[in-house]
Amino acid sequence: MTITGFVTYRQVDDYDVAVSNRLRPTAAVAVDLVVLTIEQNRLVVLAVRRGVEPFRGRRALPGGFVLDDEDLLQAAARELQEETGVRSSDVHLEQLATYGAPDRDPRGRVVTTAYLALTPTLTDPVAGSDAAAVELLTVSDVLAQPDALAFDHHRILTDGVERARNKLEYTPLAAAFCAAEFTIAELRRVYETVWGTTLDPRNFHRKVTTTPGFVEPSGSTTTRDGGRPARLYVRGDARTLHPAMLRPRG
Amino acid sequence: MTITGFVTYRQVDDYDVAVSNRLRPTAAVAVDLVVLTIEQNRLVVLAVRRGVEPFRGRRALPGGFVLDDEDLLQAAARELQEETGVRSSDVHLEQLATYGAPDRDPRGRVVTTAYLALTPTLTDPVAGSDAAAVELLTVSDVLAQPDALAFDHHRILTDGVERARNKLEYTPLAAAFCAAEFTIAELRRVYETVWGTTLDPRNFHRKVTTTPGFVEPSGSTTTRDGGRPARLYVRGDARTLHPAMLRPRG
DNA sequence: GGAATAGTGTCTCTAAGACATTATTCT
DNA sequence: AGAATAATGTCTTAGAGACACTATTCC
Repeated sequence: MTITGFVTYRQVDDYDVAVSNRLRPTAAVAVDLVVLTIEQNRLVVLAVRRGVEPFRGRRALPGGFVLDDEDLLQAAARELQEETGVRSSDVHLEQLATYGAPDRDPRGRVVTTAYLALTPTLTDPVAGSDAAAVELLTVSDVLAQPDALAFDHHRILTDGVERARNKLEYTPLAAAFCAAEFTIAELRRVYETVWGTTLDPRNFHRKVTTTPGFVEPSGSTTTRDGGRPARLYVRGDARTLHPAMLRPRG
Repeated sequence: MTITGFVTYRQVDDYDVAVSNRLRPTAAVAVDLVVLTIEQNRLVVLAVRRGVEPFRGRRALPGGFVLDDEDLLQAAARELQEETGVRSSDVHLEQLATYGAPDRDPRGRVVTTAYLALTPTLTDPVAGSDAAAVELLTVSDVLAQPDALAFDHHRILTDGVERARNKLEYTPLAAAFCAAEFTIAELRRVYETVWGTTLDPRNFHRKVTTTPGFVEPSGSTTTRDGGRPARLYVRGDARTLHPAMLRPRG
């Protein structure tokens, strides 16, 4: 067999292709979800209890196998809806990374693409499916226990949280954790919760309201947080922030 | 069949697992490489000519199937070495994204994880393997022709270039395009080439030399660019820039 | 009035933008 | 000397940090 002109796909040899014109599947393809939300000023992640081996009884990120006619994002959106009842139109959903170590699943080769979902506080977590098995765990607790989650899900969660923290700096994505209408102080508490810092209210207010497209006033106000009525805002149309929201260092 | 307690992996049913304790493979797993470098003040991408169907004769990103005992990054590093002769220790190599549309390869389901590689100007592109099939293409030319590349490689390249452009803002990664020792002006031309802008030499010099860990003086100088000898620098140990290098907008 | 929360004024300080100037090599 | 390139000086300006202050509700 010559390899000349056979650069792109080395492992499959000419014979395979010539005879069947199909490729031999070698892995199962899955999606896993890092669903982050904020609950009582804590960053929490959605987890399920595994009912089968391997890792039976252990917590894991929700996920599942990709169907034959599905794209990866579709599969992630479907799993998200099945696990949480949240429609993907109401959340921010983006691809995070793909994990494919040969031994990451003892049942055989599974390549999983993780998606990061950021959602407002879930009113009724998990209307659908297996409600009893779904939990919201405080992220800092889970990260402190490397074996709390099945498979390589601790690493996936670590990567997801880091992505979320970074994205708050240069995108208006913090608003994805808020309801459709929110106050500046609520938005600030998102930053403070995800970053684990405190931010100066005056400077934050100035930054948010003067950055074009970050938020738009909705016209109404609320007193749900007590005190003086706060103006309500909705998400703006900007996709990135220039300059970025600076995260306190040191 | 009950789905209670069977949350994580829905598609495989209990029977499959019980009988074989293995998962049924459903896809072939590949890696593709977006290898970017700079050649004569142009951002160029490494491409190969396909020698087999589908897309025989079309250009494509280099890549190949993941071996049974390989992790994804390993496979990417191996393919990189095979296609370019570059050892992965000499380049920046990071996971870009994964593409898994059901029909992206007519031979069957192929899920491919793309990696982004940034390398200094290749002295002898492709010492190994199939040198005749390897080309360096100007990125702007390729991006202007949506059908120049096979499969969904135009999208992958688009995503890779965008990632590279963004990373120059908040990381010291521009130095990955330079040789081990480089001048400030050479580094500036990397930014100008990748971003397609011009930068003020004074302000750039100040930014680079005052940001801790961005670059370190090597002690020597060069006149390879003519004129007054320029000080040479090596990469520093910073992994992010604070504040970011601002990309001119508008 | 007092507590609680929202929102503003404003001075300081850091760093980026603009652009002029000096320095060191080569032919 | 003149061209080419590297490096620096410095004034202006945008925006972040610090923190005091006022505003509007509830009880």
